[in-house]
Amino acid sequence: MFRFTKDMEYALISLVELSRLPPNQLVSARELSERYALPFKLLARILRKLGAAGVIKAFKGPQGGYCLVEPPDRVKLGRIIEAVRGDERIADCLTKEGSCAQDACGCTIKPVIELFQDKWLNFVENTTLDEFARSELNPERPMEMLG
Amino acid sequence: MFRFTKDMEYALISLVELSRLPPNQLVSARELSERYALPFKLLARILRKLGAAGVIKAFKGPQGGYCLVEPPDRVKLGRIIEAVRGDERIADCLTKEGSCAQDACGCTIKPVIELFQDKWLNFVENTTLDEFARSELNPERPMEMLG
DNA sequence: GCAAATACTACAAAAAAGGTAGTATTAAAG
DNA sequence: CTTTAATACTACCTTTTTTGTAGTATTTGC
Repeated sequence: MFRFTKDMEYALISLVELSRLPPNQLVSARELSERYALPFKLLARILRKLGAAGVIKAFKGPQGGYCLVEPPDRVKLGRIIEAVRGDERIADCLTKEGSCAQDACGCTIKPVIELFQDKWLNFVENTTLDEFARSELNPERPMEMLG
Repeated sequence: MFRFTKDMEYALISLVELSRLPPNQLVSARELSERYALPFKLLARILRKLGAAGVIKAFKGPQGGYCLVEPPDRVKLGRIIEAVRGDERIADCLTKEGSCAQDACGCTIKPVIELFQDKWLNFVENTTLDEFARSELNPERPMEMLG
């Protein structure tokens, strides 16, 4: 029902790392994957999604990598979810805005679902990346061990 | 990430129906399944779980069926979720109370997950069945059409 | 030109969700 | 006491979602 998925976990780990980056510095997918023991290809795909959504900026080539586009307090949780998971709805019958798609909605418990939807939207729209960035992460390998 | 599952939908439909039942009346799984076009066997399994958890009471035999044990305002959403889905956690590393199981928790973003867990617990512990019971349901077949 | 990075696509394995079938048990009603 | 309508329980199957892997293309700094 409410499960913290791996792709969101990997996205948040990455974004928290990027949040702490000094200005004009980058982190590569390889670094992130090694520091936190995350599957490289999968991580790369997630970062690509965040890039396509304009949450992070990507630079190719040697010395390339990723950085945030906006400061962490401007990045809403909802945008991260939408980037990583698509415009996820808590139920199929809902539009993106949170109301039932048809007039005579097929879903039996429309009002119940809308109550959930309200609470959920309120949460994701009022939580920003900086709230997560305050947390201490728990890297698999400390900085010093990497290249 | 946050998906309204069928089993929770079916459970809530059933519980809202039971909430509206006059005292000393019962509703059977068959009636619910026909009125809302829900798969009978699946619904029956869900009702059994709610029964085992003490949320509803079951009566066997002809004229049997189900009724609530407590008034709707005493039934927390969290209890329904636990009954239907098991003691669901938003992440595997969490205990039921919401803290990481090990001292040196394996999960990389423990504090991030704990922030989610707090918000989620606050929601499910402060939402009760009567909030849902106020909603109009949308039966597939009106009362009159049933035997 | 080489090496290091991201971009993209296709596929596969594992886990979760959703659903079906069949049998056992209970109890009201005739 | 038999029938019948209800719940209790178990096993299995199908579909969808999630998670992960492989391989190739493209870009870019040196």
